[in-house]
Amino acid sequence: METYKALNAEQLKDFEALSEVAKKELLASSESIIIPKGTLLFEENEPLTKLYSIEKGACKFSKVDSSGQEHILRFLGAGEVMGKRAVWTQEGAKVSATALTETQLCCFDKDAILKHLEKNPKFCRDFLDALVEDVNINEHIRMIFCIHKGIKYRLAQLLLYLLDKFGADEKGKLRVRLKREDMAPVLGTSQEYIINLLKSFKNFGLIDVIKSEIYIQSQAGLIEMTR
Amino acid sequence: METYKALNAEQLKDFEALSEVAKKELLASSESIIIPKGTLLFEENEPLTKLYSIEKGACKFSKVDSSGQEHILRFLGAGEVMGKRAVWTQEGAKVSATALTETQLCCFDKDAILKHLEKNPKFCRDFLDALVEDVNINEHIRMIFCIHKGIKYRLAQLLLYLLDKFGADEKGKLRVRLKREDMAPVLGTSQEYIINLLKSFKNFGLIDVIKSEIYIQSQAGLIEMTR
DNA sequence: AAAAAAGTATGATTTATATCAGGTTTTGAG
DNA sequence: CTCAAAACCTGATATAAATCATACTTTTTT
Repeated sequence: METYKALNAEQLKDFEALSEVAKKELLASSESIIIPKGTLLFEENEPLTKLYSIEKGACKFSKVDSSGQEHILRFLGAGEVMGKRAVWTQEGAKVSATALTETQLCCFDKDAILKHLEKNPKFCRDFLDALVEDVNINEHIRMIFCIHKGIKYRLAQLLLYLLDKFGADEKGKLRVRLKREDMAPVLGTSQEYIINLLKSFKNFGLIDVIKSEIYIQSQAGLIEMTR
Repeated sequence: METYKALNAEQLKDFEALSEVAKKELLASSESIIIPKGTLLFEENEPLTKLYSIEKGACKFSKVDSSGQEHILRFLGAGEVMGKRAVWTQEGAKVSATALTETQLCCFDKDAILKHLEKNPKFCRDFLDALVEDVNINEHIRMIFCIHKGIKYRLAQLLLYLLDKFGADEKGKLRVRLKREDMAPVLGTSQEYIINLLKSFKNFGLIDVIKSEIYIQSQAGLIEMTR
């Protein structure tokens, strides 16, 4: 694991209102690391000693149910902070966090964060704001990957969500590449069915699939599918 | 709307760590109301001037998507507080709240709450705790009403959830009665299919249905269905 | 460069769920 | 108590999605 000092405070999107002084102080005690694609950053029930802010890359939050099925709860990108609940409650993490791509993280020491929370009401306010936002995001995700609509609809939502959140290159190729196996549990279906649907999306000219990379051809068409 | 003074501080389950003094002070400025079954307490985007704690009864949080479909996000019972986010952010509510049964609420003035949050770090801590819990609950609900398993499984989960959360009388009759029309959007299916499944549950001896009221006959059997 | 492994693709079959067009029971207002 | 409205139920048919067996492609390892 390569480590080096974080360079700026811009990454703390989740803590926007934090005073400059506090930001500098927190960052002074932080370190930046790069983890490769697929790394399990922390696991459900694991006690955390760090709070992680994503500087570059993409991660997912997931849980495994009693029957071993993986539930993907949300995706996270630059500026989003992982580990807030575990740091606040000092209990084990409630979710597992995994890197979807090579990811650069800024790591803050739990105790430094807790100290700041105690003596800095402004920081505490930011923390509350971030948690409110987490509730909002959870609800939003539930709406777009909802159980009311068919899987075609949810797949269109997923593609639009990935495009919006992580972007695409000039040819429309999604920046975050998910294995079909990783897309399936987001939508609550099987690999095979997703592949069948991707093919039909391709036939309709909505996307293109080249070497299993997905290229968005018609954002408008995908949006149309979500109505 | 009948109104009278709230009698005790026990109902503030969401704010357990609140000091006795603070509790008394808050309660002094509160009023208790009773709203009939079906009342829309507040609606998505509506600015709130109150924070509501459920003293008795049951409510639901829901959202309506662009196609008019209702998404039920969670159910709430005694001790749970509604309106936290709207009070904190001073923005419109993100969800609609509706009474499922006749419900007794303790209403706190938004400004009194905000004042307390500012000058009382302990209360602020409770508020944060309650929001952390909201994130946990959202995740839990997503797991049990998940898109991975069939509707039989989700219906069993719903019945167990209602039994656990709101209880049943000595004959096993669920205390909270949901219309089939209200159960459908929780599970992401149609009334008719729910009715068909309830019938098959009845045939298996898991439940009984008398005058459309549901009686839990075999909790163990229902649990078995969720595996 | 070849072999192995991991990931992707196909399409037929089976099962779960949605939908529809009715009919029956329950509830609540007058 | 009566009647209309609302809620509930039925079962057949149509559709969506799961599953399975198999084969191909790409990536990784040696």
